[in-house]
Amino acid sequence: MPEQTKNLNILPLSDSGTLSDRVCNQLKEDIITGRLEQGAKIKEEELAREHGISRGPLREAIRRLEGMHLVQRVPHAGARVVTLTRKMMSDIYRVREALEGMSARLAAENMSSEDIDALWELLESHEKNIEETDGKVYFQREGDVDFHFRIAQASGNDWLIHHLSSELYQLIRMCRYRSALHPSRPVNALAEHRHIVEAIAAGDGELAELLMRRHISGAWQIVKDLLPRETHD
Amino acid sequence: MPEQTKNLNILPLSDSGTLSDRVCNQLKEDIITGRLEQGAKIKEEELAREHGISRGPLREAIRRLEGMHLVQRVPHAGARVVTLTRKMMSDIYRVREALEGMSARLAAENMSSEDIDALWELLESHEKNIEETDGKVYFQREGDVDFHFRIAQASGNDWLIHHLSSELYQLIRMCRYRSALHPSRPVNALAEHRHIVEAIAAGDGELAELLMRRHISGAWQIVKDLLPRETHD
DNA sequence: TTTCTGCAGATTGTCAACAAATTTCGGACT
DNA sequence: AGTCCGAAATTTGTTGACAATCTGCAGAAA
Repeated sequence: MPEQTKNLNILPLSDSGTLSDRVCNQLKEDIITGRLEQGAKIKEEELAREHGISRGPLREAIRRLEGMHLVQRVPHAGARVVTLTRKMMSDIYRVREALEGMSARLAAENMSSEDIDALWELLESHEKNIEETDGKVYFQREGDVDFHFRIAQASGNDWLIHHLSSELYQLIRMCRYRSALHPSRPVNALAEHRHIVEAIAAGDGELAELLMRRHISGAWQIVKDLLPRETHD
Repeated sequence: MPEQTKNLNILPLSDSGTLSDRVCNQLKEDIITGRLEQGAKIKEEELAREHGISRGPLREAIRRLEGMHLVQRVPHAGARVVTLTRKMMSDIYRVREALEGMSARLAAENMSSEDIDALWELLESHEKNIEETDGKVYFQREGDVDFHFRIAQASGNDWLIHHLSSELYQLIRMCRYRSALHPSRPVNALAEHRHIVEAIAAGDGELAELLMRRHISGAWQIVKDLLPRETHD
């Protein structure tokens, strides 16, 4: 039954499952939110003691974080938190443009009217959120991820869903926590979101794809100038 | 001292590196080639003894294979080799179509004439291979992966390269080892590859993308009918 | 001073034993 | 006969100790 109006599916079930799973989710959030900074060396023994577990489960957690591209590992030399370069984020946004364009097109073809209504509600809550918090756009940031996440889910393509939500979005969230957001961006984004939902509601996959690609392309144009300059590379 | 452990980060390094890395690669090939069959339960102790290692490194290897979608894991219940469903392969081919279309377009924009010459040579060797082996198209199969791999590399987009070569291609190889290939397919595929390279050589990204998408879409039309029927889903 | 060497410390990789959970299987009960 | 319950057996999760490898630094040689 359509009780699928569960809010964030990104929530990390923090007290069940194995120690490895728990710590993996904990570390993921620590990395994304910046509690562990970019390029920081990951010392197994120290982290294990900090989280009250042994090195075994911690190493397994690190192997999974490596698969999510949140840490980079070198044999016998240890793991470091990934450093987001401009080139990396550029590559990611290009791929995201292609995948989310596809996602929007499929959503327009598959989405039920109930799901579309839920999308409208989400956008309204975003609008309220923007008006209330004004400058404090933290919730809006996560809300943006939530919007894109729902459209990905509506595509019905499990592979697409996985790559967007489990890999791309994590790095994009990480990027956002490190770059100041342009004050007017949330308002523009909200308007673009509305147009995308209109296209989806009209069942116009082609237009939905076009608008989504333009939306993401525009987002990158904003984000890239806010990224800290790099000395080289 | 001859520092020979310096620059071998490109090689498959089957006897160096950590035990975990070695066994991970070994298991990856075992799964793809079918030596470990779909849905087979992975018993840690048994596999560890078989490979002459302890359970610790083996578990880390399994965590990485899980990230590659080659095994599926359930907490406290163990891991199984992934079972390729028709839905899963359909989803994968759709995503592949989008990503490789993008890949071909970027390749047309970036590829140097030397790289293009190398591509022509590859296609010639494929043609010889088809003529010589006739029915035995195994090499051509891997050669096909090689062709697509080179174009992905030519895109210059590291994220695209990684997702295609480290994730999608592995599952496609696995799928091919389990479905008989239509005898006339390699010849058609070769012709399509030629047209794609022509478009790339002409610097026509738009055409290259179109041809690549059509090539992959057509491949799926062939593959889907050769996949074993499923009782449900 | 600069560079190389080798020892000491720290860190990662591996192992075998122990604890917790699941699955299996036999027997009692309806 | 069929179903439910529970103990035994199997398998996974976790731990701490041990071995291999890398890093940093001090000291000697050029």
